[in-house]
Amino acid sequence: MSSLQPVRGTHDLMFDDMRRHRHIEAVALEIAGRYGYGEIATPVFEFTEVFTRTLGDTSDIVTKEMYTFTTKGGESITLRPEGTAGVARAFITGGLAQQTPLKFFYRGPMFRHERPQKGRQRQFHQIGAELIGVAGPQADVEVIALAAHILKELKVAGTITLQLNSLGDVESRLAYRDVLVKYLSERRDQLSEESRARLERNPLRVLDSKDPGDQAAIKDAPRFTQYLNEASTTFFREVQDGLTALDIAFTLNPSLVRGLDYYSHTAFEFTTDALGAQGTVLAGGRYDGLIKDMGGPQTPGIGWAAGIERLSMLLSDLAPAKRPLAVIPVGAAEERPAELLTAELRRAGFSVDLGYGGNMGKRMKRANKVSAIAALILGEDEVKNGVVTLRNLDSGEQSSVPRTELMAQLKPFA
RNA sequence: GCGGGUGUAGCUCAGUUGGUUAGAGCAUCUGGUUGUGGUCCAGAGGGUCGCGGGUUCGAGUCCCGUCACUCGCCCCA
Repeated sequence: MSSLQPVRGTHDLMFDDMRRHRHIEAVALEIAGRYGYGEIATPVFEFTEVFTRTLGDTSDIVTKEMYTFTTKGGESITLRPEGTAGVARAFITGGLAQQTPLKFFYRGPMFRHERPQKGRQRQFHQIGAELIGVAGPQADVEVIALAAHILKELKVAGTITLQLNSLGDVESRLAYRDVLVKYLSERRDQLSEESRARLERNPLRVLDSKDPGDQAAIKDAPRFTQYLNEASTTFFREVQDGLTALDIAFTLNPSLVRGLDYYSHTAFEFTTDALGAQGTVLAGGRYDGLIKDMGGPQTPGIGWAAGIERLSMLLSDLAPAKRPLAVIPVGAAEERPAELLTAELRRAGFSVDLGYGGNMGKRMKRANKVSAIAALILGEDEVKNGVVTLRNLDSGEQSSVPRTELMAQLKPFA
């Protein structure tokens, strides 16, 4: 392996890839703005504790996927594997508890040491939204509506469905946890090794397993919905009613258990059938305990994150970039006048390509290659007569335009 | 972390039961056209066959290892 290869699971983004990323970010940011979100950028690395305390000691991300290193000063630092922990930390650091509700939108790279696949990289990019300080279900509805709105505006391909579940409040979850552990323990020998480990540490995750043995064991397990207390049930009902009122379709999925430990109540996931195994395009949920767990004041929150690379794969082709004008000097004597004309046109707002040498034929070829919409040819005669030859590169029509009329004549190409 | 597939020119790929100088299309460059591109014609350059080792008189082809990509498991965005 050459050391000039990019690190496994990382990619260079250029030109068209970047345009797609920017488009997704721009659309998301604009829509989020309509919902009152302001942008936040937290550092790409934090003290390791920020993640271990919030994501939970049992989550896969913490136990096997973090890029953690020790600095020269002996501090343990981790490249952020997700965005919520950093935003919550910033919320506490900034003493923002007095200013709730607050709405944060973020975008940027995340890092997870996973085995790369289609739609799964070690450095990838997310957009995300967090609404902090609203305990009621209308927050859940609005946050999900924002997500749905962005996906709709991006016109992503394939069938996207919204899966919805409730993880209940702490009381409900503890009650259910006891019942579930008891049930699963009785069928311990049917469970996969992975699930047996989870039984001790995070039993709800067993419900998420696709292992056939686990599936069979889970089949008649007590349903969480039966153990939701009244408050949790009402909350979940109101979320569903709110979504229905907004005409946002969803599917209830009792086995939807988020991988991160900080979630409670609403959990949701927008999935597609168009990306193979990596079907989750946007996911999130409510995290009422997170900020307090981190050492801040008790503050409810809800949010989501979406993978830009995955969205990008679902995006149809972007509108082509703005086509430039090509300025073409015929001989050495016209180089300087061509540079001046180019500068003038750029100041006037045009995108202009000025070739870098070669005879006229070569420069015309280059104009074609950069898909220029028109060529402005400047030769000895043109300079002498104060005109430029304007050639429409699509139609081949060509005319001599006095410099004084040039800007007006170029209007159709702007 | 586990299992399967793939790796030949810048790109997409072909390469017979192992056998001489490894091919095509596209792209690039040059010329036809020293003030006119996109079409066309002619020609040229470009490959340690992912990397390392092994078997063999001989390896792109077979074997082992390794790296990367890819599909699935897992996990998730």
